[in-house]
Amino acid sequence: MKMENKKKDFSEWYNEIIDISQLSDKRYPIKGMNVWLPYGWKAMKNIDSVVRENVDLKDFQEVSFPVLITRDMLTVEFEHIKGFENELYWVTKGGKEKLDIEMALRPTSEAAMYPMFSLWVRTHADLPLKIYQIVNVYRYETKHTRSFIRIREIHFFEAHTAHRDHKESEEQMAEYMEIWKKISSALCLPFHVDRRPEWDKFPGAVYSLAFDTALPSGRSLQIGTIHQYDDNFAKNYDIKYSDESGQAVYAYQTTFGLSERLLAAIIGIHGDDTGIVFPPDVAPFQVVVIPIPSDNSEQEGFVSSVCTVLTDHGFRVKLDNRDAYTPGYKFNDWEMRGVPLRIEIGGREIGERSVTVAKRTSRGRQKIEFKDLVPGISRLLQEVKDEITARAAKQFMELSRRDKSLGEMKSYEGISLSGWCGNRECSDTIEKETEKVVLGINISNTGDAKCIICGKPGKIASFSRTY
RNA sequence: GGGACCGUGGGGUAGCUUGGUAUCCUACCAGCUUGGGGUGUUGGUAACUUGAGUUCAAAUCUCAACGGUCCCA
Repeated sequence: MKMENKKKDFSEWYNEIIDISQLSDKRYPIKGMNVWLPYGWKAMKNIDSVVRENVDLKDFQEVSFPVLITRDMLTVEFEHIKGFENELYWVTKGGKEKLDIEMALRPTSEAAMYPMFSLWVRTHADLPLKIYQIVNVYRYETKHTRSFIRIREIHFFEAHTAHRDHKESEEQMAEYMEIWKKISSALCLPFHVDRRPEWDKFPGAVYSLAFDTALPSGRSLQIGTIHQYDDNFAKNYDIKYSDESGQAVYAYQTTFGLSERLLAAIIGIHGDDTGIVFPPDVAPFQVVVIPIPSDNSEQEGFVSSVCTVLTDHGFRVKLDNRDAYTPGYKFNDWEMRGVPLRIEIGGREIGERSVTVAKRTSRGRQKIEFKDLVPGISRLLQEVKDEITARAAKQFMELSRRDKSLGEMKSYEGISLSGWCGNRECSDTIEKETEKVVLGINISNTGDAKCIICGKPGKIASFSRTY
């Protein structure tokens, strides 16, 4: 299967690569709910591991809350609830009995967690409270769905914190940025930080910062968000603690959210005309070993010792000893599925006690002596990581530029960085003229700039078509 | 929220206008062959989204539901 013209028809390329590389099966008969196949699930679990490692290092504790939220928990008169009411799935019956108290599938877990926070937080010594969970959340999407990008059952990472005051919750926001830099660097993903406009921030938040990247189509993809709640939720869910002087004070809160959009970004950004390219840190298999058939009786033993040495040193290794396929077929198959390194072992290698290695990122092969196997493979994985990071950064540069007029914005398929005063009328005009929506003030490109519509003083903001 | 197009073996498709035996590629199964960049070959399994309507007869025409793709707000 040829992966031609990735950029030209990104949408088609994206759907096809997910199908043939067996990441996900979208034939499940419910719109927006797909089956995670073994290969895709391995990738997602590896992404989750990267996320876990990085939040665990900052003393977050993993928890798991129930999926159902009662109507009572949701009838709090609060903008947060209104923000989600149109996309809730409801459980209204138990067996044949109609339920007295209907329950919703969580669209996010504030309404599930914060009544418990109210019980858990008693005194200042209980703070900060830092927890997270990786669970499925449900949103009844009416727009057309797209694998890993817009779905109805979302694989969701959500961190929730509670602090003493605004200063501490701001420090938490800074810590999120630190964590996110580590995660995005492991995934080799470039991004802008955009401060969402008032009307597009997370319902209930004081402000929302989003991590926006760009897919080859030129449309932006939000791949992570952090939110400052201050005491908005605490007031509605009664989360109070006694401070040092015995006063009851509302807690200040923040959240951090990620999803399988991270996988979507990896596929879209690192992929090429040959297929997927997985960052070594999250690749389901980092190395695939392909034996080249030979009559040498020592082959099986040598292949197996190569695999054992690598596996024992923590590499994720796949031995492809399928008999029915030729080596050439396997080369193409694993390149399409994005394995960073391929090892070939045939008669020549057995004689030399070496292996032939090919990187997914370049043509050509090199030899590694068996005794140098572990440092050699480590080095090459690092090279692949560096190369896709650089390539992604370069692409991202090409997919965002400084635009100083509507005409420039209109003619450019990518993220326009343009002056904006912050008023909705001006961004609405831009949207009408260019089909690009405002993602928010661009925190990654600070600086003053006059609004390209009204000419008033403003900041550089990001505008793009979005997923 | 509004609109357009589409639904045929596991995947991709021809057939539909003009109603009558469903085409090809790929994948899959069995064998032989082959193997350092998608081997070749022989045989085989396998499909008209669902429901209602029109008709002697529906993949084909009509309506609806469900699903998919795209465009516009």
